[in-house]
Amino acid sequence: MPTAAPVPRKMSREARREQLIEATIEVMAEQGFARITLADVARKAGLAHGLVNFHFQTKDALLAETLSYLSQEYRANWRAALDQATPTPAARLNALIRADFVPAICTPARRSAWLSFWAEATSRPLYQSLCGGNDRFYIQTLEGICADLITEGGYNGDAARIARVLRVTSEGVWADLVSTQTPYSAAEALQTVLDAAAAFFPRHFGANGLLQQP
Amino acid sequence: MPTAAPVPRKMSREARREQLIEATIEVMAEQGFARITLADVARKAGLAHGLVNFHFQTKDALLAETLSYLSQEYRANWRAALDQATPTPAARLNALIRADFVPAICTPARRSAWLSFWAEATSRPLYQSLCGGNDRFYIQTLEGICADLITEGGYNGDAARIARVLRVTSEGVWADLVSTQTPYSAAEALQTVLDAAAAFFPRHFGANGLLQQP
Amino acid sequence: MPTAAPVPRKMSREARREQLIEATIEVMAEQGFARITLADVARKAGLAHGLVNFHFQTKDALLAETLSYLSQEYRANWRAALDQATPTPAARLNALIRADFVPAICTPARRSAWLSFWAEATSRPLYQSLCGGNDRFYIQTLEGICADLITEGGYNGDAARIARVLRVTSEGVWADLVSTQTPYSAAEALQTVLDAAAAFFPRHFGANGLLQQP
Amino acid sequence: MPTAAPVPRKMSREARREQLIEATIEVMAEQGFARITLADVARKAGLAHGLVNFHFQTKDALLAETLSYLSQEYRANWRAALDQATPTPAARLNALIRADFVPAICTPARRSAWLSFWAEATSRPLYQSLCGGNDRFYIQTLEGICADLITEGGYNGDAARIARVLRVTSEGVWADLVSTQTPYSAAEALQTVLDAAAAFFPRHFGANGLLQQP
DNA sequence: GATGAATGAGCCTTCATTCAT
DNA sequence: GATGAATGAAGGCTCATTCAT
Repeated sequence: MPTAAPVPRKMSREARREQLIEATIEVMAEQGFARITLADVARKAGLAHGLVNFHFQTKDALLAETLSYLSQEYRANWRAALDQATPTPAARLNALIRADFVPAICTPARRSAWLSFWAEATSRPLYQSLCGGNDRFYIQTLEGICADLITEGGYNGDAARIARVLRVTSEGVWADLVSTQTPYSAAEALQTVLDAAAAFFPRHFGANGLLQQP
Repeated sequence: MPTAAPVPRKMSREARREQLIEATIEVMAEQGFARITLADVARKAGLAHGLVNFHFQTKDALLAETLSYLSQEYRANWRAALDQATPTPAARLNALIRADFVPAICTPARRSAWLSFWAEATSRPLYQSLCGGNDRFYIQTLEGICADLITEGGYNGDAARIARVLRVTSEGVWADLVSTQTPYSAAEALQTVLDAAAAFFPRHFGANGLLQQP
Repeated sequence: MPTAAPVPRKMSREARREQLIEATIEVMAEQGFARITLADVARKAGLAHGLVNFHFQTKDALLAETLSYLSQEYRANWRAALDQATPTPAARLNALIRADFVPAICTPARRSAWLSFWAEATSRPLYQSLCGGNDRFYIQTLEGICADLITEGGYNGDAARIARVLRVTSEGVWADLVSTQTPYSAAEALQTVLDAAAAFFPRHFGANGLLQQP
Repeated sequence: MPTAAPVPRKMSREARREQLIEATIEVMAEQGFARITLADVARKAGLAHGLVNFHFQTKDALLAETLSYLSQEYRANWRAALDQATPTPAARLNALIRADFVPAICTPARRSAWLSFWAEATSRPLYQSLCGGNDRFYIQTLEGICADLITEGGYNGDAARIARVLRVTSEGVWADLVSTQTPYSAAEALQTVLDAAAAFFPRHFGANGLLQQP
C-alpha cells in the first residue's frame, strides 16, 4: 500500500542541503527574515524539522550557508555572463548589467532574500563579507570596465562613482521589484539601469541599450 | 535626598514615546531587526521593562510606530528642503538630493533602521506603504521635477526612469554607508548622486553639483 | 472570588531562589540527576517554568547553585556543631560525627541529592570543588582532631587515614540510607560511625558513643 | 584492496555487546551519567550509530546491561579471591578487601561508572538490586567473616556494623579516587581499609596488613 | 549484520505580555 | 505612572529510535 511520496532515504548530502537552502529562501521571502522558523523551513521542504539541525547544526549556520549559497550563485552568474560576452568594454558592461536580470537569479524569492540579508548584514559582520556590496572583485571588475569605457569614449567622469551608480541602481530596482506595490516589471527595471548607462556613456548605450559600434 | 538623575515620573506621554522610539532605532541598528527585544529597548532607554507595553501595547505596534516616525521625519525633511529652495527645477532637485544627507537624517542608526524596514516590508504590507520607495508623493514630486528639467533643458529621456535612478542611487549609497566595510564617506555618497544628476542633466549639474544658471 | 493560592508577586529574590532550589533537591531525589527537568522543578515549586530561567538563567546554573547551597548548608552545620561542643578533642569529634545526622541535614532528599552530585562531580570540575570530599577545611579539621586524640590517648595510627575512614564511613552509611532497600535506620547509621570511632579511640569512645572523661 | 582496520562484519554477538558496554563505561566516566548519548557510545566503540539499538534495543537496556556486567564482574572477582585465599577468617577478610583494588577492577573509568550507578540507583529500583551495597550475598559473606573473627579473636563488637564500616570504607576511598583533586593513590586507599580492619581486629591485622598467625 | 539519514517527542530557553505592588 | 517578577506560548536544539539501503 503505497503512502504519499515517502521521503527518499539517503539522498545525497549535498542535494538535501540544497533542498533545505531553497526552502529557506522561500520562507524568508514569505515571512521575512525575522519570522523564519525551522519548522516552516522543514515544512516547506516536506521534511522533518530535526533534519535541519542534522544537516546544518544551528539555525544561524543554515542562514549563513543560505547567504553563502546565494552569493556563490550570484558570482557564478555574472562571471559566466562576462566570459560569454564580446570582449569590448561596452559589451562587457552590457553583459554585467543584464546578468542581474536573468530569470534564474532574479526571482521574487531571491530578490527578497537578498534584501533581507543586506539589511541584516548591518549588525552581522559575517554577512557583510558575503553581501554583494562588499564583493570586492565585482566592484573592481565593474570599475575597470567603466574606466575602459571612459578612455575609449573620451568621457569625463569618475569611474568609481559611475560604477557605484550603476551597481546601486541595479540593486535598487531589484529591491523595488520586491514590493508587491511596485508598478513596474523586471524588463522596465533592466531598462532603467540601461538608461543610467546611456546617461554616462552616450556613445556606447542608447535608448535601446547597447549600441552597435561602427 | 536627591539621587542621580531619577527618571521623571511624569514625562509627557509624547516625550516618553519618542524616547522609546529612539531607543528602538538604536537597538535595531545594533542588533538587527530580527534580534530586537523589548528588554533591550527598555534598557537602552533607561526605563523599566514593562513600560514599553504600557505605551505601545504590543511590540508590533512599537515597530510600526517607529517606522511611521521615521517616515514622517523623512517626509518633513525633504518638504522643508523643497520649501526653502529657489523655485527652479534644478535648485529643487538639488535640494531634494541634498536633503537625504543632512546630519539629522543621515545617521548610522537611522540608515540601518531604514534598511531593516525596507527588507522587512517585503513580507509586511503595512510596512510597504510607509517605506520611502512607496511614498507616492515623493516619487511624483521627483518625477515632476525631472520632467520640468527635461523640458527646460531640452534633454532626451524618460522622467520616470531618471527619477527612479536618482531615488535608488540615493537609497543605495545610503545602504552602502551602513556597512562597516564601506570605504567612503557621506560626502562622497552625496557626490555620487550629484554625478548621476549631472549625467542626466549636464546643462544643470556639473562636477561640483548645481551649476549657476546664466 | 479568591482562587487557589495565587503565587504572591514580588516575593524577595532570595526567597524565590531558595524555593526553587528546594524543589530542585526534591526532584533530583525523586527522578535522579539525569532525569531532572525544569518543568518538574517548576511544578514542584508551584510556579511557572519560565521563572526558573528568570532566576537562574540556565539549568546548569540552577544545578550548580543547588550544590553550592547544599555545600554552604553542610559547612554551616558542622561548624555550628563544633562551636557549641566542649573544646576537648573527643567532644569535638563526637560533635562532628553527630552533625552529619541531624534531621535538618540528613533528610532522604538531601542524601539523595548529595549522592547525585558526588557522582556527577566525576566529570565536572566545577562540582568537585564544591563536594564534601573536597572540602579541604573539613578534612583538615577532622585530621587535626584525630591527631589531637592520638596524642592525648597515646594511640598508634595515622591521623589522616583515621580521619579518612571516619569521613567515608559517614558518607557511606549516608549513601546506604538513600536506598529504599536499606534495612537500617539513621540511628543505626550514626552508631556505626561511632563504633568506628571507638575502634580507633577506645579510651574516648565506647559502645554507647562518647565516654565521659575521668 | 584492504582498507585500514575494517570493522569485522560478523564479530560474535557477545563480543559486540561487550565492546559497546566497555565504550559505555568509558563515556559514562568522561561525560557523567546524565550526558551519555548513544552517539558518543558508538563513536567511542568505533561503530555506527544504529548498532547500539540493534544490539540493545533501547538506551535504558544498554545501561542496565552495563551495570549488570559490572556487577557480575565485581562478584566474580571477589569470589575468585575468596576461593584462592587460605581458609582462615583473617586471610579471607584480607582477600576480600584486597579484591576491591586489583587493577582489572579498580580502573578510573570503572570507579566512576560505579559511582554514577550508585547515585542513579536512588531513583531506580532496578539499579538498586544490582549495586554493591545491596549485594546480599556479599554482605552476608563479609558479616560471616567478621563474626568468625570476633569469635576467633575474642573481640567485642557488632559483626554487622564492623562489616558495614569495612564495606563503606572501601566504597568511600574508591569514590575518593574518582575525583581528580584527590591527593592519594590506590595503594594508600587500600592501606586505609586495612587500617580500619586493624582497628577492629588488632590481633589479626597490623600496620602492614594481615599479620602472620602464630 | 552494518550503516547513517530521517523522524519526532521532549526539553531548554527566550521573550512578549500581564499585573500586583 | 512606574516597576519588575511572573506567566506561558513559541521555537531552537538534542537525541533515542527507526528503517531503507
